[in-house]
Amino acid sequence: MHAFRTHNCNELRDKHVGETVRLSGWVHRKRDHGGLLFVDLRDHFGLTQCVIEPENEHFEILERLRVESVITVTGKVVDRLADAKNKNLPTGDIELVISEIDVQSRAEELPLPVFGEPDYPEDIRLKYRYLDLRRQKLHNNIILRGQVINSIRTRMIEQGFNEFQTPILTASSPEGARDFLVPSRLNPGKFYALPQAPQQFKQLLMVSGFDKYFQIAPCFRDEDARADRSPGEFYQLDMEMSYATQEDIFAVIEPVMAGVFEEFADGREVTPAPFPRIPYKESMLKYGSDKPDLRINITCSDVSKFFIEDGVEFKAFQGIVKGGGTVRAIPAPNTKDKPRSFFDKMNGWAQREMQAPGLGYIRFENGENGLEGKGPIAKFFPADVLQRMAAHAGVGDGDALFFAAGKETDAVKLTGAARTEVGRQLDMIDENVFKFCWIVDFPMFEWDEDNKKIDFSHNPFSMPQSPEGMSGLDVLQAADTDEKILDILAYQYDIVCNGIELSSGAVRNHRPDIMYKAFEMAGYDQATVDTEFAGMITAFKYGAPPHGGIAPGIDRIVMLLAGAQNIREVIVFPMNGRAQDLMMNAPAEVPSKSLRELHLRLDLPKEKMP
RNA sequence: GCGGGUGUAGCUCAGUUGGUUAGAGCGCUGGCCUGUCACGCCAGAGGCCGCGGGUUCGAGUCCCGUCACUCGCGCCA
Repeated sequence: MHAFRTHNCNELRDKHVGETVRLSGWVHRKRDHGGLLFVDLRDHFGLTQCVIEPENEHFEILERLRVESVITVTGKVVDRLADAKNKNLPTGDIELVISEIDVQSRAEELPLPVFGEPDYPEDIRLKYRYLDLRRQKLHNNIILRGQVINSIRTRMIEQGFNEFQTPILTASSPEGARDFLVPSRLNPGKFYALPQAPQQFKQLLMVSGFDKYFQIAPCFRDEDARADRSPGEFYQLDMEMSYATQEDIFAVIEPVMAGVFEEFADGREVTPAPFPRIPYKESMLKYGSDKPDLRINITCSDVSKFFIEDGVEFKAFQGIVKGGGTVRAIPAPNTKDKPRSFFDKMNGWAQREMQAPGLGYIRFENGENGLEGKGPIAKFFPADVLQRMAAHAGVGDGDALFFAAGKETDAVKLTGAARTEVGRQLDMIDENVFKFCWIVDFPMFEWDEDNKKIDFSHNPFSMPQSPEGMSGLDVLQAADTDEKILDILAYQYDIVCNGIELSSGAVRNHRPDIMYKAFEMAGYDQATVDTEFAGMITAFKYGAPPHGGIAPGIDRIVMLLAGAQNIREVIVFPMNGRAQDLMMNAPAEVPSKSLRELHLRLDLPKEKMP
């Protein structure tokens, strides 16, 4: 007989009755009747009830043993009496009568229970992650993650993509997020950077003629955490293909995404491919965001013009509009029966959470003279303006409008957040739906307010959009004012699902002349491009195929499929919000010898006085 | 760096208007129990009420500061 087990804990059935078997696992739960002791034995596969009688010489050992100890039991499988069967357990028809016990590992009292699934403090869960991972929900999430990656890999290979591994120790990339740096012992004063993404490598693989690349790629960015953003590291389905237009890339990735989501949706509805395409500008206007949650059936609009009409006396917003600002309207449908406190709470939310001046609102109801406005600011509007504004915003009897006003960027941000908040408050979000869309036509450049200059808006590797018969270079050269430059669109796109940005991608700029021109427009001279992107720009001078790609975030995909509210729920060993691994104690101080070898000396901030 | 929330037993939580010795469930320790499957019953141990300061005759409760966790903003090609 095998030293540890003949079966797993989810295997024994009626047909095994009479057999002598051996099981190993954790003591999940004990029920001690004094004259009879039940033990639920648990392993990765499931639970089996074992029973021992006091006559057995091992009875007392088991009676004293704490839950989560690991034991090996040997005994006979017996049929349970009819009224003692447990229909909730796959192995519930039988039980194992213990004759022999081997205690493999005694457990001390646990810092957090494994049995049950309530919420525990995250720091304890993270410190004792291996205990948390024994719990069913987290355990299943991690298994799901493996299955999703396997499915993605199969789907990519079926479409002719080849999998590659690219370097982890590489060069810093000047654009984008903060790098993680690794000092070089052999090259004093020089540092590797961990890749923020294998961006340049995958493009170089296209130049190398591999045609179709993919990788489940680790990416490293030294940025602060969010609920859907793990600090430090995450994984992408990184892909790139040669001779591909934007539509070709969509046609490859849509069936992968739709396919994976359908495979693991478990009854939830998935947007069928092709996904709706929403231009960036339209998305910002209608949803106040470039990652709209389309489960919320609310469309916002610009109502600035109504606030400066004759007869409108609402000075606060008037001033904003006349000063170049914007007013956006967020409909709150069917709020006729909502108490005033609902509107006050929304206003409080905007002030507290968004640090906004507030959210004005008007409620609309049918009266004697048609649609009438109610609420604190309605009286500042002539009736016909209100009616036209309601029509413009798409609201009617029983609906309300919230207003987000301010500088356009601020108003848009508040609009997006308010739209989501209204959706939440009005219970408009269906948790059993995955709503996908593409956001397309991102601007190539944006105005960098901090440095008062034009900069790349997304990434510097994208091809500017050009009409038939013109090249990207023609388009760049034709833009001779800041306004025209900011109007240039790129072949850049994001996939969004339920308000979460799953990925962004682009058709790349593979031509050195267009590359130099684009960087020049963002204020970088040719020499900068030649040093910062040395490998890639040189490579493009020796024959580069047109190419493009995308990189959906694995962690976020699994998070959505697992129904998790937090990305740490789908990562085996995550760090906390301050980028610390509480289980492994990372980051940690190092011996001064290690620092000397690396030619490093610490210059730490002064500790705060208590 | 900034803003919101939370912090009471190993864990989940209650704790009234500031007023006696801070409670419950789970877990833990001991005892009882032969059909449980969240087993049950009895008893017990376990508290720097995150930390520091203040107000007060008196603070878990009010005020100020601070720390930790978390959500968001900044940041995230």
